[in-house]
Amino acid sequence: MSSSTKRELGSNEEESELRRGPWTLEEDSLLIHYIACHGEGRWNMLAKSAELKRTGKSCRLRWLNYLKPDIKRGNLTPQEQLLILELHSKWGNRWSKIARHLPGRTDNEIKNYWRTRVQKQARQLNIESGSRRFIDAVKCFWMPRLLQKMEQDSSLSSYSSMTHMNFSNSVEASTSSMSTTSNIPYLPSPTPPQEGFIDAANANHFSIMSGPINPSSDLDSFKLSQLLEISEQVTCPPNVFENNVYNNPIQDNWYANTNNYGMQGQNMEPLQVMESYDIPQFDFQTTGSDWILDNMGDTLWNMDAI
DNA sequence: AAGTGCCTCAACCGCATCAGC
DNA sequence: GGCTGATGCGGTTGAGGCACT
Repeated sequence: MSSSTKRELGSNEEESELRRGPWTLEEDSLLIHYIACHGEGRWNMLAKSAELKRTGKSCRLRWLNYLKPDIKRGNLTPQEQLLILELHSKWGNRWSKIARHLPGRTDNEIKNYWRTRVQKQARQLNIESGSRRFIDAVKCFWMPRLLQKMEQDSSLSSYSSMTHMNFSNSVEASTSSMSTTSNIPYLPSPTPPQEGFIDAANANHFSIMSGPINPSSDLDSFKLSQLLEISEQVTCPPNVFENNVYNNPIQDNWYANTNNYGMQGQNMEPLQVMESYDIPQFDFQTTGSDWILDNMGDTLWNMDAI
């Protein structure tokens, strides 16, 4: 045991009194009440003063991850998921740093999301999460589909016309500088594409948030235009969209296997052929988007399932 | 209904850093 | 400079819930 751990635990006598495991309602209310009266910080002292048989660290964690009033509960929105993907591609496993850009979300929550959802997808694709190939897949497939879902949601809900106009404008602005003509696969859409709908061009051309979102803003009404306009660009490598996969029999094999990629933990054989490639040669032009629509539309990249 | 396996997420652990003495 | 306490961070664990058989 490290010296710091010994310090944290204190004497055996104290250690034996310490509670572990799930917090009870009584403990929660004690902590809430104490912080309401005295404020947060000085966690070890707080734990003693509030007569909580918990370590200061445990109190701090409980407060920051669960009890704090501005904690948002519930599933991550597509906007939040997109932000996480973008920020993680930028910063890696800097969970607390990423969390600072998602008001009301905790580093623990984001870390859990990444491990249980994103890394699971990587495993199912037989891609090492964090690898170049995985990052490319995230940027070129996952993000576009999140953007698409965001737009679908916004068009289905009573999104303000002003917000939608901003989004349309930003799409025009962002697409004007693009050269690719690839077709990003659409999710099966209940409604036909409309003006400003995510298209191939802007799916292939992302922006990354460069600064924190205004904490006072509500991410649920987060403007899509902000996401598309701000900061540095992430552009998919040309070969991701432009190579003709059908020239390659090994890739044929890989695509033939994509039917195995279920969204929810379906078992699948490891795809040995993929290991010979640094980056999957995704193709949208020559084969259309049929394969990805067939294989991912209702499975892997269906954000509803995420 | 019971058993089993999988998934999620709250909580814990170990370590690093910083400030005060 | 070394010690100690407080805090923060990222990785890991395991209880509980859920789906499936």
